[in-house]
Amino acid sequence: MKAFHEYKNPSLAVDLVVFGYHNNTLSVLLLNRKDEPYKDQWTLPGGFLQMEETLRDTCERILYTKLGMNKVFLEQLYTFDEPERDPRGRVIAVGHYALINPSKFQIVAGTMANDVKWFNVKHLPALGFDHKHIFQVALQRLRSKILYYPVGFELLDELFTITELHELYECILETKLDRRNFRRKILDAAYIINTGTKREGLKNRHPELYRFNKQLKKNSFHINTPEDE
Amino acid sequence: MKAFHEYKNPSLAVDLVVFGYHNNTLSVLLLNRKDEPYKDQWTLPGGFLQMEETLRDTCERILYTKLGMNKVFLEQLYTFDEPERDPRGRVIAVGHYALINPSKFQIVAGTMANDVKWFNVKHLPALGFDHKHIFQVALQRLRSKILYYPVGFELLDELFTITELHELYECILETKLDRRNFRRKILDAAYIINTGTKREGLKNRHPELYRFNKQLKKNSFHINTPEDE
DNA sequence: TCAAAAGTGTTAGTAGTACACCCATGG
DNA sequence: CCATGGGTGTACTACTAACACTTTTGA
Repeated sequence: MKAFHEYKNPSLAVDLVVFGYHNNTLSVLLLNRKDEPYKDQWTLPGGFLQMEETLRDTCERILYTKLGMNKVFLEQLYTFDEPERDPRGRVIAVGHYALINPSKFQIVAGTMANDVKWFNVKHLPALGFDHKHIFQVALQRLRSKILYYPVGFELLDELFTITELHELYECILETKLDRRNFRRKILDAAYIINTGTKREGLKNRHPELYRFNKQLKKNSFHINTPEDE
Repeated sequence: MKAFHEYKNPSLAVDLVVFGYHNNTLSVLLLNRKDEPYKDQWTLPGGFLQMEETLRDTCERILYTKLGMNKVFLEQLYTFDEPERDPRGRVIAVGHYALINPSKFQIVAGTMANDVKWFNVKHLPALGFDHKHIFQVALQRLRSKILYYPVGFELLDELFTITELHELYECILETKLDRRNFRRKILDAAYIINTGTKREGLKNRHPELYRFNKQLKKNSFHINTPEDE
């Protein structure tokens, strides 16, 4: 056996799938790279771990310095280790996904990228590295997670209507959900709390505003999709 | 920004939670360490990634050389990155879990460990590093996975009775499941195939032997536990 | 013939699905 | 008063949960 310090180590990076929801569209944030490899191509934001950081620290640093975001929902996804995934050498990437409310942040390209843009998840450009794959794993995770865990609030404003929540679910799951059954299930689960206020200034009936119930017990609900059958 | 090669990298290791099922007991394989750190203490098997290996390769190498096992069910779990998790320095561990049938392998201590032993998951000794935590994540994953994915076959012989499968579920989930409802659900899902043969030589009625249906469509079943309520 | 485990159906309750009408608002 | 989306209830269906007797075998 080799001594501890004799092992060569791959580089360790994080890659981030940052989801945002806006105008009834689920989007993902991509960077246009300024440098090789994959210069001028779109990729997920990412970066190398520094020795004193946790993986979460690295993600938060990237979110903050490259994108100007902080205090967002962030979860580890999977570790991607294909030996050829990065042409510069052996890089192992711990994929994460974040859920953010785009209206809260002004995204900035920083010095690292030509451009930073939101892309509709249904119409992504070609991605560098294995980022298409990482994105697909993230989208799948988000879809399964939203069925049993109240994760949608991260994507909405603090106050929202049931219709807005309903549209978010339909958008993420790419399926129709019965409006009345959705409402009943969400309310029965005590998943959201009626604030007693209404959204004003719309041309139709003013819908009631709700907020997330942070005291929610885990596992108290499950949304079914038509594909469950 | 630093050039690519200037980043210092943590060491990268895998840790393995190897589950086995025998005598109506779910067990986990532990090594008694011969060297510091945690000399003479029990830990999960693990090892460092070598540059030409994938993480799965590393796991398979460890399973084969330390434990004499090959071709086992293996799945990535989570990446553990607490800066202080290893007293030798910064080591990031990609946790995996494996499901094996202990009757298929003769475990060997190899030269690395004082001892290798199966421990009932209900009565584990103190573990070195953060291995207790890794173990708990693995057990939880196994418990949720078995509810919707036919993973139990990895732990049983190729031919098994419904009662044996039922006992396996009760053991893993630590709950009672109605025998008749369990049988119906498993059979309705076409989860297993009756071989037409029976287990002979028992003192009571000879139960029918089944085998796993490898053509099983995903998502065709879901086991409920009492705690779902 | 007894003890022990295997095999089998039915009923009641719960949860899910499908579906239509009235209400509030702004123009 | 009209068009638009918000709010509400009920009947049907499907699944789940609870439960007991008969069969096979070895001793």
